[in-house]
Amino acid sequence: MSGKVKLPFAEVIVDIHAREVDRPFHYRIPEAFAGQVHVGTRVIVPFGPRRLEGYVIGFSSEPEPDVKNIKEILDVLDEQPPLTEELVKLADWMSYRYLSSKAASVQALFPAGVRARTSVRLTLKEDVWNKLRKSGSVGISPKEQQILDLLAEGAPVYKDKLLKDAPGLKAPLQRLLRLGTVEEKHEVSQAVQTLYITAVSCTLREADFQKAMDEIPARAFKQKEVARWIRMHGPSIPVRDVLRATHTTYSTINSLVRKGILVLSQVEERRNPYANRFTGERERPLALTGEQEQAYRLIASAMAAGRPDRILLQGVTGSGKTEIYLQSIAACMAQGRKAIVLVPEISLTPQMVERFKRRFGDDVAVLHSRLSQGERYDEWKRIRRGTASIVVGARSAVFAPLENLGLIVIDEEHELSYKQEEQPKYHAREVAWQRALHHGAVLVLGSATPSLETRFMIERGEGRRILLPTRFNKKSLPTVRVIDMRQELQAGNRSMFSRPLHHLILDRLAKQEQIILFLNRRGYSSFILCRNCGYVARCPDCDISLTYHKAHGFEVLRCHYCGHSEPSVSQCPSCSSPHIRTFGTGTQRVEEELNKVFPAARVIRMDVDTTGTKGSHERLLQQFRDGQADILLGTQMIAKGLDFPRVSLVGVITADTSLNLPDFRAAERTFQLLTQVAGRAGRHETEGVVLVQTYHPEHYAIQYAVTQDYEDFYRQEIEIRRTLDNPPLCDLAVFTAQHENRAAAERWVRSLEKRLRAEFHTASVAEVLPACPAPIPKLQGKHRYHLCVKVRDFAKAQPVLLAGYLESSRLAREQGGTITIDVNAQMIL
DNA sequence: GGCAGAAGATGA
DNA sequence: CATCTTCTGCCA
Ligand SMILES: [Zn+2]
Ligand SMILES: [Zn+2]
Repeated sequence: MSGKVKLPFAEVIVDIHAREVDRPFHYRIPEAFAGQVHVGTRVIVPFGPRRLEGYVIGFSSEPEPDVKNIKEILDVLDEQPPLTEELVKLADWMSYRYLSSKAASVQALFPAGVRARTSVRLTLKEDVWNKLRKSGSVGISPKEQQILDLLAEGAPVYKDKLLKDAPGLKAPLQRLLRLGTVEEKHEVSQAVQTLYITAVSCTLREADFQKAMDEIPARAFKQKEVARWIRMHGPSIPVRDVLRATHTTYSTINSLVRKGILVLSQVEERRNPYANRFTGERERPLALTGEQEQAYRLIASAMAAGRPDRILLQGVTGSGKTEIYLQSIAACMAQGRKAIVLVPEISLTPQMVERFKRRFGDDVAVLHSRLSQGERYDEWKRIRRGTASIVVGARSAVFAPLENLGLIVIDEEHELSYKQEEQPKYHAREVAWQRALHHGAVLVLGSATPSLETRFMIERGEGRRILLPTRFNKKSLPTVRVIDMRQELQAGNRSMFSRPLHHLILDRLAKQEQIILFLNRRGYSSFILCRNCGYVARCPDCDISLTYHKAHGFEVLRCHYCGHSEPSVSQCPSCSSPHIRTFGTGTQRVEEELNKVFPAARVIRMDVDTTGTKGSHERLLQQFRDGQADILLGTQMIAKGLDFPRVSLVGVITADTSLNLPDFRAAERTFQLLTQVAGRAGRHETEGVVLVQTYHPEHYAIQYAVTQDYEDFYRQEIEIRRTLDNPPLCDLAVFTAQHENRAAAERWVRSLEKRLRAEFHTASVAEVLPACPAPIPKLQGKHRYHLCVKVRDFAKAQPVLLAGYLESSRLAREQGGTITIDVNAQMIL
């Protein structure tokens, strides 16, 4: 459906995230808006008794046959359609791939705050009311009188709010509306608005201007000066700038306006988060090393070819990836095309932004959550209008409304944060590739520890890989020591700090060097571990660690992929030791222990509790950097970001939490974490030591992380994924049912399981795993059940999954519960 | 998702 | 019967 040929009916998706209305509705395009309605235009449409925001996704010559009484589009919201046809198509693809509603998919394309809210304001029709009152022909009930009195006060009254506060007023209000004494006014508002400021301009012809100047008395020399300055500096200048530049006051401007020399107008103001920064000369490209040059050439030639392509840039932090990105962007711009750079939210620091701004100045638009909504909106508009041709941002920047895209870079592509946790549950990597396919663009994926998905894509020959040298020289690799915690116990040490770690902490404290201690985010579920031999109960079918549950006095171990369960044990099945029990420590406990064992040490703790407020994350890191503490204790979040030159010891309190996450990605996560930690320690002159404490030192994820051998790790891990048929060899779709009533939630997933099983009789399309309780079996009073489906042929399975999903979510909604679906969930909770 | 209108539920 | 509550269908 072309946006050019305008047919009389528009197909509109209304902004309601419900399956029942998740289809286009047809509206007539009134004459007044002819030429203003395109694919991607936001409109206001009547929908039943209310008005809603909607998105135009297409046109048709005729309305749907069985629809009488077709309504008209009431308003067009933006001057330029906010979305391109490509983005509308992309939303459609997301709905297909992630089984999200069309409304949710389209809404995800907009920056936060760009969403029209409609409301109904009630006003008093005084003339009708007065007439009615005088005639005395109709009685007014006390409740009706109450409404009239409220409206007479004059403060704005909104229908939904009034009825929410006092539902009893519904019938009286309806009567008043019928009588005509109260009127409804539909209003449209939006959280973020375009900012306008007052500007002046002088549009007089030269002769008239000279004449006007001559008429100004000599003592009003300031007026003359200001008028001349404005005339010289441009057609329309914000008053604020005039006042600052000419050191004058508003009254001077006013006089000139009164004389007809200047005209005031409202102009759009850009809320620029980086105003007055990076304004100097643009930085020149740095010299490339041989490897960088090779990488750059490959990317540039791929872009020149103009076909969609994928390139994995594999190299550790500090191997010069950013410079390759920068020069690739320059090559992209030289082609007249545009670029997107995605960076994990946590790495999107001012320093990172600066690198791009210094090189490309205002051609760079930045999109991330720390900007105000207004700033983000204005950056987004610059992108849409084509004033900015490079976008740097976090996950959602993948939707930047650029046309003629030539390059998309995803830095740290293995990061979890590229998967959106809310609907639509998209993965930025997949979306980026979808856009690259459309534009014939190049997708560059950068990482030291590529995701199995990306590395496997390379193995299948669907992209190319460039290996950057590990580091400048092997020597600066930090010493990584793995501490066997089983031996600690055997030697009588029951503390959470092994003897070597204890010893090194004391040593660094004495030398006044800094220490970082990592603790994995505490598992949301617990597992049992033998302190003597390291045994962890695993599912015989899925090989993931079994989750410990205690209910009604029974202790069971359960696999939440397939539902396998077995009784818990109090004696190790492997070594018969009684030291087998649940495992898991929080940062708070480690902090207490640190205070007890090293009372002199100053500790900064960083976890969700201490970094809840805005900016606290950066503040704590800065404090540590300034030397206000000896030990930084935190979760994975401190693995990235700032550099700490004075850190000479990094300790991983326990690698086992990560290793035994009840998730088939546990080994991958552990390998990534440990590699990152090792990278953290070895960057500076101070020789870094990394200590990794674990009950499972022989595990391949730990061993290969110590030797920094990604390739060996990949080969072993992909074999396991292949054997167990896990992603990336299939797509894993996870349904989650939630309800206060446990039986109801279980019933839905069971019937969905049955239905899907019947449809997927051949395992070549999909394999349905048994429905079972989720790893978090109860959350906020709701019981949770899971159903996992291993999808081998997505195209064939999609319609079946969708139909099953729609049916069961309808059922769930009827009974006051919910069912969600997550395709390739990154964390299965 | 949310609104109107219908169909029950409660109390005098 | 008035009023409050829950249910059901539908939106172009
Ligand atoms: Zn044991
Ligand atoms: Zn299992």
